[in-house]
Amino acid sequence: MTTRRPTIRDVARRAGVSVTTVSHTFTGNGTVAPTTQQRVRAAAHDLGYRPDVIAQGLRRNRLGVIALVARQLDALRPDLLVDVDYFARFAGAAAVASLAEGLGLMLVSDPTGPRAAGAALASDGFIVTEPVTDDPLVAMLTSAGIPFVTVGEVPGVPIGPDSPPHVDIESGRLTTLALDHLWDAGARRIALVTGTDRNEWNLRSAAVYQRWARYRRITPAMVHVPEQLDDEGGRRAATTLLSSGPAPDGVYALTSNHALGVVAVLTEHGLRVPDDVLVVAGSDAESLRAARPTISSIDLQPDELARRAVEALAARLDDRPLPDHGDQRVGRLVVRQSSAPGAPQP
Amino acid sequence: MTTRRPTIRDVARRAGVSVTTVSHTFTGNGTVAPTTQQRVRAAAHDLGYRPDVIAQGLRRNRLGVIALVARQLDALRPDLLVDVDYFARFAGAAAVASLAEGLGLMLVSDPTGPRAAGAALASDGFIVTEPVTDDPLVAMLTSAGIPFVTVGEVPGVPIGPDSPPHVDIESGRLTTLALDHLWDAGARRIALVTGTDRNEWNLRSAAVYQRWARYRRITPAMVHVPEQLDDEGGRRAATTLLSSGPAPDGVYALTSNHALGVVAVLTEHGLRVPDDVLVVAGSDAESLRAARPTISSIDLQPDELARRAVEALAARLDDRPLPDHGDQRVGRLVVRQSSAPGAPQP
DNA sequence: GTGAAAGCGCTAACAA
DNA sequence: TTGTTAGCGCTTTCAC
Repeated sequence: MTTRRPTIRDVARRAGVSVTTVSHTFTGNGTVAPTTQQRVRAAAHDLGYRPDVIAQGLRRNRLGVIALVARQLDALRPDLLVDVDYFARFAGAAAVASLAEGLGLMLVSDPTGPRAAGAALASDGFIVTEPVTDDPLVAMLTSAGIPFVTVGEVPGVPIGPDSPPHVDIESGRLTTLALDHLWDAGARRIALVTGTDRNEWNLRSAAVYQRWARYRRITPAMVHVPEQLDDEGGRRAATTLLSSGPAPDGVYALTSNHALGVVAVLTEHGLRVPDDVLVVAGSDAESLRAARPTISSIDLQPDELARRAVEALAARLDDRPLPDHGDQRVGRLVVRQSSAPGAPQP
Repeated sequence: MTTRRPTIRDVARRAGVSVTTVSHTFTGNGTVAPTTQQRVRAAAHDLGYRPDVIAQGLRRNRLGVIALVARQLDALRPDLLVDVDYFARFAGAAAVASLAEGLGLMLVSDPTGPRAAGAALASDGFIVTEPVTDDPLVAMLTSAGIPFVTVGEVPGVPIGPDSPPHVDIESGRLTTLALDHLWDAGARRIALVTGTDRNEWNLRSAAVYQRWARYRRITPAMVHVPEQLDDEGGRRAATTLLSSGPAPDGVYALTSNHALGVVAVLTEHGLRVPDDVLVVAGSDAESLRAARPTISSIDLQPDELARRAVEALAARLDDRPLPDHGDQRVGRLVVRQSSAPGAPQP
């Protein structure tokens, strides 16, 4: 009993009006007498009519869907999803923000990849998280003239009037914030653990760290481990640090799971956190709150980043000016036990 | 310089063929001579032609997009996203699985809600996580004849040949698994902490618990707290339990954050976990691994659930028979320190 | 093996 | 205020 779903024409016929009138009453365009509207709505209701979003999309050349390109999905190993908290908070907030803009949110992996779903291209615009150096997706979107917004700058592209619009993740300020915090808490041999993806977060943090180390006159110690290794990556990084020089008394690890691994290895080597070594993670997660000691972090506030990204993209789609966040800073330091040596331990 | 994007007609003209031929070479329908195909593809490449997914969607009456209705999004407070790990793993895996089926995955909140984005209805089908008693969305989808799959049964709907197709979350087996585990580890005053959403997980667990308690001849102690309260909910639950009878020596808390709150309060009251009280969480999360003691859990394996849901929905969309998972069980017990009294503590 | 033509359901000139 | 009509870009009979 699969009866064809009613079209605008069925409604028009039943209401005794033209399709234009039906269209107008639903889109709000043109002018339709209130009484006519009533009749149309009644007819639509009787028939169970819902405008066909796809047909509208074809006609308006706009579907009302934006795509979120999450690089984490490209691993195609969901059980290895890196930084679940960041991903979940970002995706969740993006979905909610899209909703508020009347847009749907599609979750896609890199559409330039081999397994791209054709439907990905149906989106009106793209949000690209963590663009990397020479990002092929950014190149594709640019050349195809498809609107997009990146979260974080595209590394290697000088900021200019026509560099891709992006949401500022403030990696420079936040790196300094974390390092200064470690310094102020007394650390003097501060090491940095980054991931290996060539995105702004990793690259800028490393650069700022180098500069900061020179300024503070400390010897930089830096280790890069793949994000996907999770705790194990942190363990390796810590092992490397311990075996290749004087033990650090402060570690800034950009990924939350790396930080967990670092703390584990430090502890196993008899170093107490925070008494002997201070640790800060560069990304917040529930697991950092649950760990003992609890681990300090930079909370990137993915919710806010996502909101801004969606708003910026929606504005672009409507040719509205981009919202200006002025000096509304995003990202903050969350001090927990791992970097507060004086504080009472439970 | 916004030059109109090339259409199938442009390609046809440039290749000196009809639009039919172009369509055929791209869809694989009909038969096109290899040499002609070459010419068509060359022309398409030169022009930078990509088939318009929306136009295809209109024509085929199928967009290639499915929607994931995550109830967690309905709170519209992404910072309060409950069970981030479950959400992230499910959404991530669903996106990946969709990709493998050539489908896009749209993240939407309940489209029957007031703020529904019209685009949500563009989807070919729906995955509804955690349907609740008298679910309005299920009702809407059913009456509209839109294909959907639920994750977990719709409570209150007797299983029958035409009850909505669902992915089995095995709440009955898993509840028994957790309770038996606590029992085997020596607990005799085992309490249950559930959420308040009226979904299968909460309802079935409670029912099975009651039955199990009768069978084991123990006095049931059950507390229900809203999922959204997170740790605080767990704290309240534990406080209630401690103040309303003999202290439990085993707690099964369905939500990971509730479990964390429970452990915190128990500890504050001088009860040692696992020595005095065993604790198991009904949902796995990174934070449970990071906590001290580490907390045992039922890992629902959202990745697998998501994969099955997507496959089932895709099969339905193609009128293929539903995949049968036989006795391939999903969901498992992860034993950690909180329920292993003998094990060495770090 | 290839092409002409009729729509899919809707919107937006334009006409009345 | 309402109606007629020409498409949006594509797929798909059905001829040739």
